[in-house]
Amino acid sequence: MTVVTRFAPSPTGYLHIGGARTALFCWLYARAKGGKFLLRIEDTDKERSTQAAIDAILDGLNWLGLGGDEPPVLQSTRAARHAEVAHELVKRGAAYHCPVTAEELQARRDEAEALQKKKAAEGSLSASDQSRMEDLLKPFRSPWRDLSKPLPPGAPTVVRLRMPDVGDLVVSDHVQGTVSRAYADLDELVLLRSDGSPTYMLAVVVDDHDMGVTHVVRGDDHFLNTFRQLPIYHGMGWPAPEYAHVPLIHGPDGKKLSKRHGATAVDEYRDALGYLPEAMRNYLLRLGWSHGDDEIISDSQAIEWFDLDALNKAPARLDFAKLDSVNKHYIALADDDRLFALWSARPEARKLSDMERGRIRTAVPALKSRSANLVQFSERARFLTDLRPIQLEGKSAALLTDEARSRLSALLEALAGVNDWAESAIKVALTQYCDQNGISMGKIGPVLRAVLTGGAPAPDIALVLALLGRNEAFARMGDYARTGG
RNA sequence: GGUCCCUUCGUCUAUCGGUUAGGACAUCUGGUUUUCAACCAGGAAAGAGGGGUUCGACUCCCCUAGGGACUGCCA
Repeated sequence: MTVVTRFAPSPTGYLHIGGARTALFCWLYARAKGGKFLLRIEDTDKERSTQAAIDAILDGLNWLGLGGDEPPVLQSTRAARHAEVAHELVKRGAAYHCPVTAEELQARRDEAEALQKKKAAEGSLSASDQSRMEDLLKPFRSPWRDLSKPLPPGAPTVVRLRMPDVGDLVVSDHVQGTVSRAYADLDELVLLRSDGSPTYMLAVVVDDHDMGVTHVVRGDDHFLNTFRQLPIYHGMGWPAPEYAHVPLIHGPDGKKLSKRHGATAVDEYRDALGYLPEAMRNYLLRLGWSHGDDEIISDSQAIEWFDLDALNKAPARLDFAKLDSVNKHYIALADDDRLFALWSARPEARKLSDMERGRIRTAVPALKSRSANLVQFSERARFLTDLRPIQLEGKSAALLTDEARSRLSALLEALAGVNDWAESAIKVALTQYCDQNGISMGKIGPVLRAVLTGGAPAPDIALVLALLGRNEAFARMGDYARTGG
């Protein structure tokens, strides 16, 4: 049997980082088993679904390299099929027409809640109220479920799933393990609304079945839904898929990840934070999954090693420091041209002139091993684009004594003799100067660095001179050298 | 309220009854040094609490505490 997994977001917003991880697991499992990874947009809620959200989600998935193997299925286009199945379920006796309205059900819940509040306020309830409340709190069973009662003529009805009263439903989940629940604890849910439209519970099952999904990998907020959906498979005589409910991602404080934690949408990880997709995959993979002591895991290793059963049950917290360190590894590994292209697309890069960008392009090999993300890359590149005269702050300013200014003049002369303006030749010239004057690099390094970079982070001083170019380097030194010396 | 799930260093995790409880990130100390970083050496750091089962529990069972999910004609 070919493994088929699917990622099925509802297009009501952006692609959440937790969803991205779920998608990664689906994708990896399909790849690991030589199966297919499919996408389905659950847009049955017309009020909340937008094309912009669909685009954003697909864009996020593509950035992460998690595109589907087939074009995405739009759930909204399949309503007729969903209804067909609902009616088949009625025919087979697994569901029934029910005239109970949403308002009546809501009234039931309201009454139960009111009694609960009363109990909380007064400490206890009268015997009749207590039993009334317990009754109301029980899973809903419609009076029309056994078909003995005639339907009121002309009243709108929904198609409702018939839930068994006795027995347990057992689910063997790849992540959650074997969990059982009594049928008696399950509501009889609506399958087809009174307007004939399908509900989520029905639609997922029908679509998963029709798409040939063999493994449902989803957030564990859906775990209990499995018990509601399985009876639909049973009712239709369909084989149920295998399940893996993966825990949600939490914020650094251990609470469910929300906007106040900062980045929740994957495009923020790309745009605002400057992470690489391969680093995201590696980091997300390690959040809740492990393979011994391995930390840096390539895509091919991940595909070879990944297994649903090795996923942890407990939710993991996001740790940006760790993400940074993983990302740093992949930045150092990245191809120079690609890295430069990624960086060039950033707003801070677009503001620069061609000449400045050119300087940075040359510096990519030196810069990339020093940056945890593209934001930091920009920061590390700043010394190449700061405008003259370089602002000396704090310690840098204190270094600029009269003696230092004379040194700069002398160095200017010494470096003037360097014909081939490259790191190695510059290094030789600097060393020679130190030798001839009987001083160590410690005498000139800090001063040079100060006037060249203003104290901004920068690589080796000879490399800095080289990257700046002869003219810019001399100009920056000249700004602070003793005049007339 | 009910049902279900979770709990090892600050964080991600290893351990699948017998280990000095290991690794990574972060952190601290020292070294190197022309800044930052990198690098090298070293350190501190964990089984939520309480009961069992067992010759022996992080590991199995129960209880408590804390956290979470579900309880819609939303998905």
